[in-house]
Amino acid sequence: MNKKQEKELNGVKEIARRANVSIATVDRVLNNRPGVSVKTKELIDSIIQELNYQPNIFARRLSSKKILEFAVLIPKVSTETEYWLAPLKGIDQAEAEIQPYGITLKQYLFDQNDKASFKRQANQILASEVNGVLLAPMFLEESSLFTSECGKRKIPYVFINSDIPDQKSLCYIGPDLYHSGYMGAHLMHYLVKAKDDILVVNTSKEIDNHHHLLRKEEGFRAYFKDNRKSNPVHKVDIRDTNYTAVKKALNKAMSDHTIRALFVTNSRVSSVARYLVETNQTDKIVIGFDFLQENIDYLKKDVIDFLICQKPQEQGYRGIMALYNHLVHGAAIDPIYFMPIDIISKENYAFYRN
Amino acid sequence: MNKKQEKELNGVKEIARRANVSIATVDRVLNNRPGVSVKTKELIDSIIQELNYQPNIFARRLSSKKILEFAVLIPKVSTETEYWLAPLKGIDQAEAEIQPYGITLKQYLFDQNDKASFKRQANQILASEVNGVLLAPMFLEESSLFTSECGKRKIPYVFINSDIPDQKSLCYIGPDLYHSGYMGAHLMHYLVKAKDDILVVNTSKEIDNHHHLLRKEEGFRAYFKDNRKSNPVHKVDIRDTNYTAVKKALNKAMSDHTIRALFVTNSRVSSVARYLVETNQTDKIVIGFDFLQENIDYLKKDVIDFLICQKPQEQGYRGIMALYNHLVHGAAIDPIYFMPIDIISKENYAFYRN
DNA sequence: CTGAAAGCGCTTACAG
DNA sequence: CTGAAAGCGCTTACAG
Repeated sequence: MNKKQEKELNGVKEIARRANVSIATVDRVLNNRPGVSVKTKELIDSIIQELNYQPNIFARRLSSKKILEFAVLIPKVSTETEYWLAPLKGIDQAEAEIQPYGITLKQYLFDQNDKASFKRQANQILASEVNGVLLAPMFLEESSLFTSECGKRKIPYVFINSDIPDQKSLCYIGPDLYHSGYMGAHLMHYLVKAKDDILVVNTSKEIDNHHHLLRKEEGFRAYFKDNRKSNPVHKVDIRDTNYTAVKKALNKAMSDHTIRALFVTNSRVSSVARYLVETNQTDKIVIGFDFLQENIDYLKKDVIDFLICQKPQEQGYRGIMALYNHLVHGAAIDPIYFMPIDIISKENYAFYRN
Repeated sequence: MNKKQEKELNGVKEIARRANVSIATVDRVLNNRPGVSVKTKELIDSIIQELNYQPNIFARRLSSKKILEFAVLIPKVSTETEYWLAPLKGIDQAEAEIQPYGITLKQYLFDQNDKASFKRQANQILASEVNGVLLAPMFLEESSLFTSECGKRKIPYVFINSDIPDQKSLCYIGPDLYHSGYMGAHLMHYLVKAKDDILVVNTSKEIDNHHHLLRKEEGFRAYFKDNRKSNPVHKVDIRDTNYTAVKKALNKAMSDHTIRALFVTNSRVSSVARYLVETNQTDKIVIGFDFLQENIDYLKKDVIDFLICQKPQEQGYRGIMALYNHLVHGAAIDPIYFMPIDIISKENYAFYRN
C-alpha cells in the first residue's frame, strides 16, 4: 500500500515490468514476431498466462495501420439468380460493421453456370494478398482445389449456402438440406389428402448444384416413409432453367399423373407457379424455397402455399463475422452452423427478416 | 504539394486548426460541454459539418473512463414464467458485446403477478444513476408513470415484448400481436375441416396481460372472417394459471361443444397439452405460442402441432443494442421493430434460434 | 471562455 | 536479440 509503484501498471507495461524487458519485446511475443530469445519468450508467455492478459483492441486498432483483406467468392447476381442478392446484403452489412476495425472486403463474383469463371476468380484471389475467404462452394472439384491451396497458405475460409464436409474449412454456415426437405413434407402432409399424388420438381442446369436438390428430395420422401403416408410421390428433373423448358417438362409430368401438390426443391418455384397460372391450375398445392420477390408475389396470390427459407442474408453476415472473430479476436468458431428452417406464408412474409 | 503542412491533420486536430482554437475547445463542442462562446461553437459546428467528421470510437474509448449504466426492468424467471429466460439471455449476450465499450447493465427483476414489485423496482431505478432503460411494460399504468419520469430526466427507454403506443419510447421491439393471431388461424385452417369447431384459450392471471391475448384472438378470428370460413370459433378465458384451474375450465369448454382444434394464445399451451394427454384427447389439433422446453416436449409427442414464436432472446439483445447505438453512436433508431412470426414444428424446432 | 499537456494501451520505425 | 521514443485520436484535469 506504499506508493503503489509496485502495481497499477496495465497491459504490456505490466508484463514488461515483470519480465524486466521493454514493451517492444513484449509486443514481439504478443504478435509472434521474430527476434526474441527463446528464454525471454517463454518468460513473457508465462506472465501473459498468469495475468490472463487480454489485449485492448481499442489501443491496438488506434495505433496499428494494419488492415486485413477478406475475399468473397460467390455467384454474381443475375435475373436468374436474384437469390445471391441476399447473402451479398449480409456481407455488406458485416463489412460496414467491421470496417472501422481495419477490415476490407473484395468481391470475386462468378457465373453460376460457368465453372471456368469460378476458377478464374479463385485464381485471382490466390494471386492477391488475402487474409480470409468466404465462398459458396458450388463446384465441388474446383472448390476443393482452391480451398486446399488456401489451407497450405494458412488462409482460413468459410463455406456458406452449401458445404463440402471433409474439408478443413473454418466453418460451414447454411441449411441442413435433408431436414428442410423433411420440413417441406410435414407441411405438405397437412395440405393433401390420404392418396393425393405429389410431384417433386428439381430444376437446375449445373450437375453440381443438383446434389443439393436431391438431398432435399431425400428428406421429403423420408418424411412420408417415416410416417407411413401412402401418397405417391413422383418426380421430374428439369435440366434447363428457362421457362420454356420448365413448361414442357411440367406439361409432361402433369399429364402422366393426376398431381394434387407440387414440392419444388429450390427457388425456381416461381416458374412452376407461373406455369400453373397460365394453365389454370392454381388450385394445386405448392411448396417451394426462398424469399424472392417473384415467389412472394405468387404467395400473395395464393398460388404458392408455403416457402421455406433459410436466411441467406444472415448466412453472408455470419460468414464474414466468423472470419473476423477468428482472425481479429482469436475466437473459437463452431465448425457447423445450421440456419433455422423458416416457414413463410401469406400471413407472415411481411415480418420476415432474411 | 509543398510540405503538406497545410493538410494531413486528422479529427479534432484538423478541426482545431481550421477553427483556430485548441482541441480542448473542439472537444467541448463535440461533447456538448458548456463553456464555449456561441460564436466559437457555431464555427466549430460548421467545420464538423463540412468535414463530415466522425469521431474515432477507439480513441474515444481508450482515453475515456466514462461508463454508461443501463437498467433492465423485466419479469424474473420462475417455473411459471420460464419464458423470460430467453430475453435475459439476449440481454446478457448484448452486455458481453458492449461491455468493452464501457457499458454496464443492472437488472431489476419484478414478479409478473405483483404490481407492487414492479413499482418497487422502477423506483430503485429512478433512485440510481442510470443512462438508459430496457423494460417490459407489463402493467400499463405503472409503466406509464415510470416512463414519463424517465422522459422528464431525458433517460431513453426501450419497450420489449409488448408496447405502450402513445408513449415516447426510443423504440418498441416485439411482436405484432394481431398478425401472429392471424398467422395462427392460417395454419389452423389447413388442419381443420370445413365445419370443425375451434376453441380459443386465453390463460392469464393479470388483467393487463390479458389485453395482449385478446389482440391475438382478434387476429385469429379476423382470418376466418376475411376468408369466409364457417368454422365456429368458441373461447374460454382462464383467469388462473395453475393446472387445476386450467383443467376445470377446459373440462367445461370441451363438453359444451365438440371441439376439434385449440388455439392457445400464449405459452400456457403446455397446460392445455397436458390436459389433452390426461384426458386421452391427443387427436385434437393444437396451436400455441413460444419456444419453451415444455411446449417443445409436447410438440415432439405430436400433441402440439405448431408453435408460433417471436424470438424473445433477440428482443432482449436488440433492445440493449438500440440503447447502445443511440447513446454511444448517436444512431437513429426505428421506433418500431416487429419481430418475425416464426412457425415451429416437430421438424424444424431443432434448428430454431431464439 | 480557452489552451497546453499528459495519458489511455498499444504498434511502429529506428538505433544499437 | 533488445530498447527508447514517437504516435494513433481522443479525454481529462489543471491553469489561466
